[in-house]
Amino acid sequence: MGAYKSDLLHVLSERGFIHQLSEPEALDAAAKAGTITGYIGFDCTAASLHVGSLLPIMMLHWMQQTGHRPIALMGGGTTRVGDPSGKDESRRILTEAAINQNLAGIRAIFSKFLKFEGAGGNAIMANNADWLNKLNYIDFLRDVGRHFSVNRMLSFDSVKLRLERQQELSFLEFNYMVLQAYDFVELHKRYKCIIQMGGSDQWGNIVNGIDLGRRMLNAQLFALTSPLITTSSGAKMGKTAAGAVWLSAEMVSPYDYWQYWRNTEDGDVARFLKLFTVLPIDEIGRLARLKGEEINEAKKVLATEATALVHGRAAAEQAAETARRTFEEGIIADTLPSVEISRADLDKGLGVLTAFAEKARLVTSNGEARRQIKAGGLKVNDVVVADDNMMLTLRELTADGVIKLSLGRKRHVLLKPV
RNA sequence: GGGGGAAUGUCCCGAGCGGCAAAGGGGGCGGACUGUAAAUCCGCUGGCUUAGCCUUCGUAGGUUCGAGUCCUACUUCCCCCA
Repeated sequence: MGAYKSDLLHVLSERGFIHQLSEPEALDAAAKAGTITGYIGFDCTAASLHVGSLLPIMMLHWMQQTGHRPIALMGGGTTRVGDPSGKDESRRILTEAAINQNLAGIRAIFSKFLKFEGAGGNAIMANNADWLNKLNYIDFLRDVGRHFSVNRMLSFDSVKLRLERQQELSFLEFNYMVLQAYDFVELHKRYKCIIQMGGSDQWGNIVNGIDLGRRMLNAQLFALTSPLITTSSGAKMGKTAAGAVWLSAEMVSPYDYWQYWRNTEDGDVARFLKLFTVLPIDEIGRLARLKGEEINEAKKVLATEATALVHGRAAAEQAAETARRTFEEGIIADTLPSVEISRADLDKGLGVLTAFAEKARLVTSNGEARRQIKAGGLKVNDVVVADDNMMLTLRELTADGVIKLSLGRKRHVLLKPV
């Protein structure tokens, strides 16, 4: 490790992106010699991407930063099939309309990390529906299918695990790896793409593509996988109680996104700074040496830098400032997430249960609100709510004309009368 | 095709002699302690207009004062035989 001559592998390696790599020397030499093209495939099963997809996005980002050409491949075609890797059960098949809608949302995210053609960069966004949807079954079997050995396909983990557990694996899903392999070949033909990256669970799929490329085109292709990122306590990234941490501001506010990173466990800070920010390595080294209480400074940097990448520098700094005022000075920052309510409701008196459950959505039901009150977890303007029947009225408005509702010590929402 | 088993709280795993809003975990949320961390300890973890009411144990019927539990049919999955 560390002996790579190309910027690309040097950077990816020192920042912790590399798990497995096929033929490192040959790839290193190619990346050193000139501009290479690489891709990563993304599902379009949801309307946005969440933190779990951040790692591959960052790999494409670094690829471009080190002078190469990244391709973000949208799985418009393969999403209609569903990858069986790591799944116990067949996935729900999405309609084509739903997939296209999801695609639009995902495009917007990518433009924050990559400079595309036409926007001053060389990055490409491709969609495998462009070629997969047009395939002719017989031609495909004869040109591509003949290169695949079923004996070998059965030996891949994604297939083997299903068979061993006697779980259904449909023929449709069985074909997923063939299609993904074909994608790689198609991207090589179209864009001279020679490297496919992905999570460590994608190794088998990628290697299939390499084999197919050799057989069909006599091309030398490469695989690079990233480690599966879990937190120090073993949880998968990107899921919180409230649901996935999405990368779009409509689904998760920049403030909440900042908070997600701010609450990183101590043991993850250095690793996350390398993976999820673009700070220089020596700066990260300095932050990583902070110990005890001081590590909070590193967490703030992590939060702000990671948020800036997705939501922009201004939004990130505002989130940091909101957090500073809320947590360190205990002031009510008017930039906290807020919900508008009607002044007339407040005039009549608004029940606390309704305020927390229906308006602020800090809890999911009146019942949960009651339980939290019993446990001392709800606060109005920083005063613990003791009574289920408490009414919020105009008198609860602070000097700033808002009412601050809190769940626990960390989650706050402002009610703004209109 | 024949025989045997299984499906439980809408996050998951799982106990449940006819009186059950249903044991126990994990996860999650809240509280205490801290550094907006981890670990630890405590509480909570179906809904509502909460002395009560309503809805939940694969689906649909039936027996019973009363069914997650018994009976019948169906669906899905697993095991054994062919």
